[in-house]
Order: sequence, then structure tokens, then C-alpha cells
Amino acid sequence: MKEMAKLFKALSEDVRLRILGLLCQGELCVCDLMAVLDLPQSTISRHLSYLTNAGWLAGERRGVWMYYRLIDDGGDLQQDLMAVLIKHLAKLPAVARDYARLTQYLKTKNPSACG
Amino acid sequence: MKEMAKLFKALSEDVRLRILGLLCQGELCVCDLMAVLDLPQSTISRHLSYLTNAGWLAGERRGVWMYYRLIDDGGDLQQDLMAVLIKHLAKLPAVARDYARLTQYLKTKNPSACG
DNA sequence: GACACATATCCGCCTACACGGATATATTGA
DNA sequence: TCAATATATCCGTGTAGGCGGATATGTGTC
Repeated sequence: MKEMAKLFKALSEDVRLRILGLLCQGELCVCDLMAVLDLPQSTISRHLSYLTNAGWLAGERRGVWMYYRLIDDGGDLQQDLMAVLIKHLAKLPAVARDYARLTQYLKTKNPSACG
Repeated sequence: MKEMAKLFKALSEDVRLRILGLLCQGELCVCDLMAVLDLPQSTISRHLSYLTNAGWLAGERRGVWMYYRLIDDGGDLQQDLMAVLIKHLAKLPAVARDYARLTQYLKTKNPSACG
């Protein structure tokens, strides 16, 4: 019960939904998210911790960079919710704008950086 | 976006999940919920307001009593989420206990009361 | 109108957490 | 070891919202 509420609570915030939306496209590191969402590093990092702690993300360190990706082996409930998220997030205008900015960003990004 | 976060936020609290679980069985009035959940009236009423405002419930006055039921004509996202809730809430031990108490309560309840 | 009852709202108190700048930590490379 | 960079955490500030007793409001009955 607490666990279920915790899953939902993690989804109850705009920035976190935008992060999940972006990660539907594949893993990203903190600096990618900072660039695309245009938010301070501490804000991004805090939300990533929250999502990880709630069981939505997994982080992996590669050198100096931390890559985050969606967890695909959660419980039944979580998998059903993930399907709902994938289906509906992309429809949101704010998320569509983020996708566009991500595409643009990946094009111009220095290849020697994290990606 | 805000709307989506709002839907999820309403689901991020134990008491509200228990209320939704009970209402899956059909409409109930505030006094029913007080009896089954064993919580103060102000607490129940506050959560019902929250759920109604978030678009999860509809309330209807019948005489002195307010009956609440799940909304079945929400948007696409909401309907998908409702299906997930119906599927998973009943599995939770806390909700199963509430069902048992509801059954017991309905048996012993004075028929001249709200029901 | 006066009362009884169901429900909604108010109130003070308290915790969670959002924000973002400042600081601490971790890693790599010179 | 030191500097540079990426990330995590700390901090003070502000707001949302949980709690439940007290009070206000709405409704039916006499």
C-alpha cells in the first residue's frame, strides 16, 4: 500500500514526468537533462534521486557521468503504469517540446562529451 | 501536464487509495466510509473533496447523505489508470481487509440509515 | 422555527518536499 | 598531487497538504 502510494507520488510532479518522458527515448546523463530541461543541476539531481528511490529509475556510473534509465523489471503494477506512461506522456505538448529540444541538443552536442 | 500530475497526486496517499478501493465495489456515503475505515469524519470528507477536485469521484446528495462514486467517463489517461487501479487495488492486503469490514458493516447496518 | 443529524469547512500544528545557490564528493587526466 | 569536471548533498526558504477537534452549513422532521 505504502509502496503503491510511493510509486504514484513520484509521478505527481511536472519535472519528474518530463524526465520520465525523456528517458522513454533511452538513457541520458544528468548533463543531458540539464541542457534539455534548462534547470539547475541540483534540481535535476534531486528529482533523479527521488525517482530512483521510488523505484522508477536505475542509475549507472560511467566515468564521471551518471546515466539514468527507466527500470523495466519492476512489479506488475509498475509495469502496467509504465505502459500507461509511455502511451500518454508523448501526447503532452510539454513533453513533445522536450523531445524536440533533445533532438536539437543531440545534434549540436560535442561528441567528446558524455554522450 | 499539470493535469496529469494532479491525477497522480490524488493517488499518492494511503487513505485515498483505500477509499478508491472501496468505491470500486459501488457507491458509498460518508458515514459508510467512516465506519469501514474507522477514521474521523473530517479526515474522510477532506479526502473525498480532494479526490473529487482531482476528477476521480463524483458526489451526489440524496437527502442528508452524500454518495460518492468513481467517475467512469474521464479522459483517456484517467480511464487507463482506473483500469490499473481496479486490477491492482484488490490485491493489496489493506484493501482486502477493508472489503471484509465493508461486508460485515453492510450486514449489521441499520436499514433505516443511509444505505 | 427548533431540533437532530450528515457533511463540509476552519483551525492550529506538523511533516514532506520543491526550489536553487553553495558546498562536498567522486572521477579522470596532467 | 592537483586541477577540472560531473554529480550529489546541504542549506534556508516557502508552500502543499496531512491530521483531527471544533465549528459552520445543509437537510429533513416535528
